[in-house]
Parts: sequence; structure tokens; C-alpha cells
Amino acid sequence: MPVTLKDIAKRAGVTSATVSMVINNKPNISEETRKRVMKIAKELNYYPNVIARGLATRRSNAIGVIVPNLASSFVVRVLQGIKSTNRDLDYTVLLFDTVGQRESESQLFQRLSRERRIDGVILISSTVTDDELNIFRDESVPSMVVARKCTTLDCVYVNNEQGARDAADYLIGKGHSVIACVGSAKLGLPMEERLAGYRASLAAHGVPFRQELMITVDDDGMADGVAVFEKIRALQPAPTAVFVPAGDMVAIGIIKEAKKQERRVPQDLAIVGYDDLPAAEVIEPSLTTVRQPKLEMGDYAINMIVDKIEGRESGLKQKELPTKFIIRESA
Amino acid sequence: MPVTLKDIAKRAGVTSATVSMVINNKPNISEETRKRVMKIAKELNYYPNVIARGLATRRSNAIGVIVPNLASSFVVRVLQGIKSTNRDLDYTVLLFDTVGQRESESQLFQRLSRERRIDGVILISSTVTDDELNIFRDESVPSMVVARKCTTLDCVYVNNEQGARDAADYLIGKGHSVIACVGSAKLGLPMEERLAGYRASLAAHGVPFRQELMITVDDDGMADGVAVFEKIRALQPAPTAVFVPAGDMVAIGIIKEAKKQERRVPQDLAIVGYDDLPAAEVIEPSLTTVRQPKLEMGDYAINMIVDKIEGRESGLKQKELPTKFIIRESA
DNA sequence: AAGCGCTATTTAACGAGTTAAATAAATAAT
DNA sequence: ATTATTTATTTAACTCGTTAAATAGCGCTT
Repeated sequence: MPVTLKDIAKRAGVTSATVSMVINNKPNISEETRKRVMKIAKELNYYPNVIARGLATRRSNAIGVIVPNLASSFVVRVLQGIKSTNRDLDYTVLLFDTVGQRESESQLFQRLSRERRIDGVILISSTVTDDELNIFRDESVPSMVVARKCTTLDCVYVNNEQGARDAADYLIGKGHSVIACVGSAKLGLPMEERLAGYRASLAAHGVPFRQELMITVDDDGMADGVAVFEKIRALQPAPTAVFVPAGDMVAIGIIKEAKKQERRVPQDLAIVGYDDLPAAEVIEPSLTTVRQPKLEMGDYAINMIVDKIEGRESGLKQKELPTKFIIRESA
Repeated sequence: MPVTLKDIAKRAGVTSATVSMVINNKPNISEETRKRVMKIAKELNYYPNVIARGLATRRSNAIGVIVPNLASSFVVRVLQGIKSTNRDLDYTVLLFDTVGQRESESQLFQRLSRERRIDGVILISSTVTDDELNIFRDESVPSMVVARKCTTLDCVYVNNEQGARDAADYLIGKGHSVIACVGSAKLGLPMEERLAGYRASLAAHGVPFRQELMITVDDDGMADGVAVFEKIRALQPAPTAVFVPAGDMVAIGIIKEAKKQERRVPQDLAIVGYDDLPAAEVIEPSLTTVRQPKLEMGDYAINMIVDKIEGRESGLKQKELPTKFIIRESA
């Protein structure tokens, strides 16, 4: 049986209320009592029962993190950012993934907030809909969306338009004018923004936009890239470069298949990815790509949500972070 | 204010005790009352407060997962295995990482069990010491170690000796007899087992063991591999193959540097890794390696711990899983 | 009508804390 | 010396469920 406030109170000859006040550093406690209680607490190796405390205070000191899928390097890196910052913040992270779940994000969230009385939620998702987000807002638990701009909820995201623009600008600067573009059907708003950035860059440089150069894959894995290479090869006019806002793994798939078919990268086909996942440095040629500040997004999210929980911040926070164009060998 | 048992009780004209019994499917409730209460509970969208319930039952329905570092693909994959199985088990996962923490694993665990009243703990760590593990055992909270064999606590691990043997057998079978071996200083017991397997294989085939072919890196990243290549190049006699029990990322680093220095892999230098991380398929040539069943380890761990918590299993469980030798291009 | 056995429901204590209000003791002000 | 104020501590209610024990209601015996 773990030590409770009562045990300490008994030994110290005071009430458990007094002990509680000492433990929580409340005022109006004599120095003498405080010392005595603290000493006993230490002796007995006391840890407050967070469950009981949570019941009384209606605070759980826990933050739910809802991720779509732990198989994604992007998600894991954001999570890493959250965790490494959270170290000093002392909230417990409850981890949930929604892959293959019958519940929607918002249902899960609702259940969490009622069942677990979580103090806040971070949702890592680029595809969540506005309707879903409204449910988050209505639950009156601080929540943040990572990876997607939205108007009704706090969020941290990157300037995808600019990120894509940087990529296209670079390729055009290298003399390319037939640039295929591989988007993903499962990335929602950020994908639209990237495609807009791609088009804006073309327009700014007077390069004609060609619908036939736009390819869409259903997912964002390496296999998708391998499969899509055939489509690229069949394109007329033949592209000399491919921008892959669908993400680095797709880009890597394309590189793999291109090499297998003896097309030199970047000489025959330049390739630019998106995300800057760890694998971008592994592939040969290493992948030129648009880096998303994943750790920073996680860092911002956890800091902001804790600030909200603790009342240091209020109002709608929309944080846009810049991407960074990383030049390597593939373009 | 979320709905409570009392709210339902009032509307149903019964006591909250009755409602509690209905919600928990206890016997001796009239069908009529049960129906009425359930209907109201549904109408009010009631979710039991797990915190309050936990206080009463001394069960939190939460499992702590302690990981050394989310930057490791190995760890993330095990975590993924835990999560995807846990879906049907309905325990909440509290995630903790110990990287850069002042607390040891066992201290963290002790705190968790007292503060959060977690029902069980999964520790993913190959390096935890026996002394540490004894503290786990003493806390009387079901706990499991993933990735390391141990005698005092439940665990799930792989047959590292056999895994390494498979690798060395394969290389010897390919005609190699000067096989360098790159170990890691931070992998503890499993590393010793792997090295033992390597030696056993040499011995079994009458290939002389040479201490000078043994290299140790401090960590397990790609950079370590790049750095270690110089050492390999300097070895006398010059190895024709390298076995890298330190892990795939180190092996990948070696491949990268080998290629840069225009040594062909596998013709000039065959390379075999350990783990089978996602990156093993990205590198060119793709990496021949010893696969650890990461998802399966996670799956076993969560299932076993839940079985222990719910009393379906007891006694010390030591689960050894087989590795699988994956032949790709690098050897 | 009294007694018995069931079932359905309520009562009340408990889990381990927090906190507003009450009280006691000590100190300061008049 | 008496009252007012301050400081330290306790009382008691509260968080939201669970659960053992008590009780009420009802049909059956005898």
C-alpha cells in the first residue's frame, strides 16, 4: 500500500489538509510544520496520487496526443519534438493513434476529455476536416492541430505554398521547364497549398502550366513512387524534373525505380521531395527536398498547449513556420 | 460540466449506485431499470470518469511505455506493435522517454506506479541492468522488458546468438573468411550475444577468430558508420566482408562511405546489418540484414502484460522470438 | 397472519486528495 | 486589559465513482 497524505499526517501530528497544503506550497503554514512534514514525506518516500488529486482538482496533468499513424516518420518526428520539450513541463503524454480505428478523431477526443479528463490535446493531422475541428473547439479543452492551418482552432503549420515555390523556383532556375508534379490524395489542405505554390512559381517565371504533368498517388509510401515512375516515363512532353509534394518516401520510390531503369538522377531526371525525412539522406543520390521543421512544430505545440492550460496564453494562435529548402544531390 | 452518474440517477429516479451497477453490467438489476438507465445514459452522452473510477477501484486502465529514445526506428516499430494490438485491449498508453532524463528507468517507473497508479509497464530497453530490473519486480506492478533477456522479470527478446550466427554463416558460405565485425558500446547484453554468435559461427566453420577485426562504435547512427569505415580500410588482413551487429544505421553509414571511396558493395566489401529497419530498403545496394520481429515483440508485450493485469497469466514469462535473415543486395 | 427467501434498490463508507469556511492561538492596536 | 487582526490549523464538504451491507418489496409456505 503506497503512502498517503493521511499516513504523513498521522506521523506529523497534523491533519491531512495541512499536509496537502505543505506539499502544494500553499501559504500560511508555519516554517516548523512545513519542515517536519517535508521531512516525513521524504522519509516515507511519498508521491502524491495524481488520480486522487485529479479528481479533486479536475485536472489530470495529462495531454492527449492523437496521431494518424506511427508508421509515418513525419509524425514520429513531431512526436519526438513534443516529448523532448515536454520533459520540463511535467505533463504525461497519452498516445493514441487513429489508424484503423472506428472512432473519428473528434469522437476519440470527446471520449478522452470526458473519460480521462485530459487537460489538452494535440492532434497531428493534415487531413482533419473543419467540421471535425469544430467539435474540438466545442469541447472546451485546449487543443492544437499540427500540420494544418485552420481558422477555428489553434494550430501550427508550415508555409506550404512558399515551400513548394522554393522547390519549383529552384528547378526552374536550373533550366527545367517541363516539371512533373506528384501529389498525394491523402494530404488534404497542405497538398492544395503545395500545388498552388508550384503553379505560382511556374506563373511567376512564365513557364506554362500543363495539367497532364500533374500526377496523384493514393498514399505516401515508397511503393507509390515506384509505381508512379511508369506514369512519369509515359508523359508527353517528357519531364526533365519531378517535384514530389507527396513527400520524400514517394520521391525515394521514384529515384529507386529511375535508377533501376537506368535514368540518371539528376542528369536525366531531377527530383525534389518534400518533408526531409531521415531517409532523404540515405538514398543515393541524396534527396533535395523541402524541409518541414518537425521538431519545432512539436515543440511549439506542446509549449502553446501548456501555456493555454495554465492560463498564460489565450486567444486563437495560428503559428506559421517557414520551410527550408535543402539542396542535396537529386536536383 | 460533463454528465455524471448522479445526473443520470436523478433523471431515472434511482440512486447513483444503481446506475453504476447498470453501467458495469452487474447482476440483480431489473430489466426495466436497466433499459431506462441505459437509455438516459445514451441520451446524455455519458462517459464514465475514468479518474474517479480509478480512484475507487485502484485500477487506472493505463499502461506506461518507457522508451529510451524516439529517434530510434527500432523503438518506434516496437511501439507501433504495441499500439496496433492495444487497439482491442482498451488500455491507455502513457508514453515516456528517458533520453536526457535525470531519472533512471526504475525511478521513473516507481514514480509512475505511485503517482499514476498505472496497471502495468512496458520497458523497451536492451541496456537496463539487473539491479534496475529488480526494482521493477519489487514494485508489484506487472512489467515487461522488450529487447533484452532477463531472469527476474517478464521479457520478450530475440535469439541474438542465432541471428548473428545466421549472418556469419551466410558470409562464410559465400566464401568470406576475413569478416570484420562492428559492435556497439550501447547495446548491452544483446550485443554480447550477437558477438558470441559471430564467434560461434566462425568456430563451427573452422574460420580463425581475429581480435583485430573487432571494431566497436559508441553509438548506433549513420555517422558512426561513416567514421568507422576508415578503421575497416586500415585493417590487416583486409576484410572482404563486414558484419554489423551494431545495427542497420551503422551498416548504412559504412555502405555510404564505401561507395564514396569507390569500393563496390558487395563485390569488394560485403556488408550485413542487424535489425532490418525501413532504411535497409532505401539504401543502394539494399541491405542484407538480420530482421528482428519488432512489431511481434510489441504485440507480445502488450498482450502479455494485459493478461497479467487481468489475471489470465501468471508466473515468469520469458519469450524468445526468432530472427529472420533477410538477403538483399549488400551481401 | 407470521415467517421465509428472493430480488431489486438504497445506504453509507471508501478511495486520496483539495479547498472554502470555521476556529483557535498568537500578535497588534486602542 | 480588551478588542481587532493576523496566522496557523482543523473541520467538513466536495470530486465521481465502487461496493459491502442493510433494507424494502413481493410472492410463497405453513
